[in-house]
Amino acid sequence: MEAVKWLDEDEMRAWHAFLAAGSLIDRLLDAQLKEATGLSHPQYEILVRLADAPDGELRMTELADTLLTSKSGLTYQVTQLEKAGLVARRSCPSDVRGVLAVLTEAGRQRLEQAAPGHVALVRELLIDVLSPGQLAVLADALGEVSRRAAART
Amino acid sequence: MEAVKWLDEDEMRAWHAFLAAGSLIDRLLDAQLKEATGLSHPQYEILVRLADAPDGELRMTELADTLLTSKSGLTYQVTQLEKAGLVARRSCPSDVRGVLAVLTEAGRQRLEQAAPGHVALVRELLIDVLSPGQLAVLADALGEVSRRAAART
DNA sequence: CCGGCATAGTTCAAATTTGAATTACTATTA
DNA sequence: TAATAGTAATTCAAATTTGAACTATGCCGG
Repeated sequence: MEAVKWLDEDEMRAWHAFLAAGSLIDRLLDAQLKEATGLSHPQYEILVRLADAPDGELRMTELADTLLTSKSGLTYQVTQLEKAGLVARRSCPSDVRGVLAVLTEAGRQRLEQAAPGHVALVRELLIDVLSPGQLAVLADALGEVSRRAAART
Repeated sequence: MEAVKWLDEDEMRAWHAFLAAGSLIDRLLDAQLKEATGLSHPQYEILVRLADAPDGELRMTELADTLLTSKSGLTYQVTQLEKAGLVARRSCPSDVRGVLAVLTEAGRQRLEQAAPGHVALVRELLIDVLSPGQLAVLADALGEVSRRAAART
């Protein structure tokens, strides 16, 4: 029987705020994106990664790593985006097993159309709510947190 | 046509860290809970709210408000918990339409069994990674963020 | 070159989540 | 008090997510 170190009041406040902020924001962003562009938040994130990548293409596995979804979840979403004509698949030259997801021109346009409203809401919900100092602490602190969490995956 | 205020590098870092930390931690907590106790994270949260409430019972709507799930999602999860014998439903005395979810003795025991491992992981992933100062800033900052986000719901 | 093992991506069934009805009741107002 | 609007919870079908096979390749030591 080990002694459990429960959370004190401040720790509990931080933990609850973290949890609540995470899901509330995610939910609102998803709703805004769907409403304005028909994309879900996961789909939007896929398009962003592809747009940032050289030639607008990435291996499925690379995508799955940076996104926080399972491999099968990614397969599903990429298929949806493919049906919508926003992404195409092509086989990887260096590895026959590999598949590259490529951003199409329509995909790039949809992303450009979606980005302003999305960014505006991110500002409104998170960035502009915080002082520059808070923002810096948050970036450092949560950067370290996510590095460690990612290491356990 | 409005000028879009894009995110600068620091803002982007904060935003990405926030997103990544949120989903990584949620995923790890869910895995730990399932592995150790068979509860999902949403289910665990339901038990916690009930345990904190007077008489271990809450209206469905009250539960749905503090949790970050839809009403139908809550109905589903409470049904699962009911099947497992951890929660019971009883009708609300003051409003015939209402339903009270009540924590059973088995539910309380399961929660007590689950809590230490859960809290330990929350510490390991978040609380103990941060300095007290960072923790305080995080609580303040994200507290305000979630208050505002909740106001938009 | 071969066997054994790791990897890439998909498929499949099952679990979950969602939002839009639906049902049944409460509250308000004229 | 009858009509109307609002609320509580559930049900339903559809979309998504998950993890566990599964298929097909790559890679490495002997």
